[in-house]
Amino acid sequence: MGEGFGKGCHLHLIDGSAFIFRAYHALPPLTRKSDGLPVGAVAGFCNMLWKYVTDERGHDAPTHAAVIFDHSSKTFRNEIYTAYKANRPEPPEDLRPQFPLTRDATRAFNIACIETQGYEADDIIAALSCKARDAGGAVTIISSDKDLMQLVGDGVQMLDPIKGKPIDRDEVFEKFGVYPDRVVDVQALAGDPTDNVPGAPGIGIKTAAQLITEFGDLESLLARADEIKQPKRRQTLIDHADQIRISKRLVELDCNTPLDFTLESLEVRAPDAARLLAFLSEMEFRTLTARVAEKLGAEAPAVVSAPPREAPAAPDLPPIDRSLYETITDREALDRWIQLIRDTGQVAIDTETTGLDEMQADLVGVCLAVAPGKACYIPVGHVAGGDDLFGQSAPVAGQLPLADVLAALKPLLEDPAILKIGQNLKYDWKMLARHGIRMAPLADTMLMSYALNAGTHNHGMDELAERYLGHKCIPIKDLIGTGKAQINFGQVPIDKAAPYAAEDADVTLRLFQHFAPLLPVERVTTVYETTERPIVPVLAAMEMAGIRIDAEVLRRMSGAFAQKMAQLEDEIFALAGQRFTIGSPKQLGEILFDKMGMTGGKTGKTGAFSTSADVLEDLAAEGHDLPARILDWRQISKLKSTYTDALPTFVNPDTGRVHTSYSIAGAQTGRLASTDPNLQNIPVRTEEGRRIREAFIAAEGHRLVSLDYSQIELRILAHVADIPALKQAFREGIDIHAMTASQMFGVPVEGMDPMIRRRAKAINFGVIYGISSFGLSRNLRIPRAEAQDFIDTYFRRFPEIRAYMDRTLADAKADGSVRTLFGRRINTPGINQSGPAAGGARRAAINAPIQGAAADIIRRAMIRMPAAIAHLPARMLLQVHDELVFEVREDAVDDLIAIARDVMEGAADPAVKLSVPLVVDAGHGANWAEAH
DNA sequence: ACGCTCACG
DNA sequence: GACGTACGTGAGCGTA
Repeated sequence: MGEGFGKGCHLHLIDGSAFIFRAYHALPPLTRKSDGLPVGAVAGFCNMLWKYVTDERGHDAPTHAAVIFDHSSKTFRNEIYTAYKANRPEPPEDLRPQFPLTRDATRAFNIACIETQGYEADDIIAALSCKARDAGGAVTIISSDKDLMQLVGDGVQMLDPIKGKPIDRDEVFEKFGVYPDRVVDVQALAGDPTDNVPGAPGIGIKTAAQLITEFGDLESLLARADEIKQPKRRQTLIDHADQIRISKRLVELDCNTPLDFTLESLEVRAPDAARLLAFLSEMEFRTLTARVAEKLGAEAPAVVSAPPREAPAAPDLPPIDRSLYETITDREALDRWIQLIRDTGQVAIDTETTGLDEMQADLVGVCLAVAPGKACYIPVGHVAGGDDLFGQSAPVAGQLPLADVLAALKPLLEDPAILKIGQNLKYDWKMLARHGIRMAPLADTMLMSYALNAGTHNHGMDELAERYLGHKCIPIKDLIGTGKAQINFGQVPIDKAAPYAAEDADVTLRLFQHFAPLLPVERVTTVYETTERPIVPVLAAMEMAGIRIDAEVLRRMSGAFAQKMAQLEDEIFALAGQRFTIGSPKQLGEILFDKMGMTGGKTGKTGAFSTSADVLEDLAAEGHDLPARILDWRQISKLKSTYTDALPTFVNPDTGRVHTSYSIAGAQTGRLASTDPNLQNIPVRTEEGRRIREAFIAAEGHRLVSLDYSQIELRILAHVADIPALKQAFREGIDIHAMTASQMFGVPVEGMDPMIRRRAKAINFGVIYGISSFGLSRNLRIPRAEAQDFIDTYFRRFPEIRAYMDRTLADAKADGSVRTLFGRRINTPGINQSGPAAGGARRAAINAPIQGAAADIIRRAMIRMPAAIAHLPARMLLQVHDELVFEVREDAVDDLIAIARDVMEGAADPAVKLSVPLVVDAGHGANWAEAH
């Protein structure tokens, strides 16, 4: 102990984590105005610190002070007892990005800020208290946490920060029935459900205190447990002696926690006005900034949004060396790796499987990486090279059994203190979920790249490795081949598979280290944390649930379609005067335009005739029969090949349901995309197509419920472009297209001509897409000049839209990106091009913030949905951009609709306060057609 | 592998 | 004055 601390000194220890949670729950969910970053907890935290700093304490003022935080990683207690704090819920999504900011705040107040990896704040507080007390000083712990009460006495006191009331020995006795030196014994017996400390079953604080008082201390009690009179209680203590001792080690605070600083370094310092004000204004806390400025006699800086900061320099990494990877074939090595991961607190993981369909593929191996270059491969499902004559293949010797490996990894993969890093983790999450492992918490490099680079490039691992690590991964084709000769990964020899597989984990870890520091610099942390990362388990659950289809109905429809097509083919060949391949646009074009001499233009690039639907429709309108028949044939052909033929092949034999897969980082705008099969483009617009939806059915005793946002993109436009007429119409629930027509053409909404309304509707949609007279004229089949007149009128009536478009384009040109209301960034690399390509880039830039905000809103709803409906016999099955489909037990339909509607209509809150209401329509039925 | 066409929001 | 165009997706088919 140095001489700077001793008698007469007074150390204040502030429980930072308790401050954060109290601030978070006490305040409404505030966000920073410039970018929507949640800062409510930071604001409360700062107010509490300011109050603390300015409190008049007279002679009792501290000479030394520190704020102590929990470090978000596993602690030594998890080694004693893996389930310690395991039932702690994840912190709320809008709180997570605020943790680092509270550290910044503490430093800005010029108060020492302390956290140590592997230790809880309580241990650091204990060690500091012991040291200060032993040096002869006084200690005040500013917290009301009962776990700290064991420290009270001998010059250490606690202070409840809310009530401002001291907690002394007598208060502790009142709470625990014993004095501080026996509090640990009582806690060990009583356990603590919030921290998952087991204790002795059936024994609470009262009984525990009584036993400890009677026997003196815990060890005496356990040694003489047979003397306890009550038989049940006696047996409990004898049976659970070990569990009680473990509980004691969990609740006992460690006075010997290593401290990498001295007490002297905690000396109270006056706040540095400039630094503190800079922080508060960066957070955009106007009131507090002004208050602090007044008190410190400084000038308050203007509160403006933070300037972009410099990206941190990338550290030099050892190059990728595949010969360093380890192949794990024995238990000792596996245990060594598990320990290594526990020591590190995070691991990159990748699973290797026999196929791309994670609902059916089998596990072949697991790869792990803990540091760049330090990766391993655990083979579990490799089989002998070629199949034998009977198509059988034998497992390769020397692999650990799959069940053993998964049993060993499960506690690690489910440990809330260990971060699992992956590339497209949804795949691995589902793979492991099929073996009963629910991996959490997750970090996904694909999604980090998406938050940073959407619009710039795709986010597959090979591409990311090449761009950001300068490394070319082994192509999978080198191992499994292509085409007919392709084998599955399980048939690849282990010595060839291991370097490939381990490399994936190594690359993933390196990508994580590359992307993680960039998220705050590029100001996409909030998007990543609130709309990307948490959606992974939600989508995984939806995909695994799947949806039931009636394959028999679809097969019957296919048969009917086949008959109809045969009939149409006869008519088409008769009209054409020859047989040809109807599905070939080339042959069809030649027949229509060369042979039969119909008028139609050639298209650009290939110089081929266009035979698209609108061309054929024009020809049909001129009275030609053949194009009309072709259109009929095409429609039926499409329905048959893409839907009624294909969907039954996607029924999973194990579940009897169809499981789509959502790509999270596929679309540029934040939308999801559905593949294998695509369930986001099931027909609905035509009567015949809609019948396909009748084959999507609810399970026995259930209903399908569909909820969809009404006009969400137009509502977002009304809000972001700040168009009073539009906003008012939405608030009053007026038919928005009729209102537009009324404003444009000066006719009343009542008794509106449907044709006029249709035109207004087309213009409303056109605006969202980046309108052009050409596009509108084609859509409405009116002359281009007339379309241009409509557009001019529209912009005159709603001048705010033009202003919004100009603003958006200026931003895109200046930043190379646009942002949604929620901070999602969509890069617009083509925006400064010249020539024809520029038009497309401009329209995409105008559309992206609108489509993207709608995507953000439904993502937010989906992320909140599982918890909101957990108590109902209901599951979320599908997302179709502005629609969510649920499967609900019949008796819970009304409850589900009420709750899901609330979640969806409130999904923008609290990040964005929309100036228009969100409205959700709902329906239900035995099948999707009825529900819609 | 690529373009055309068409299903959806 | 002429380019070319409505925004965002995925799947099946024919053709190279």
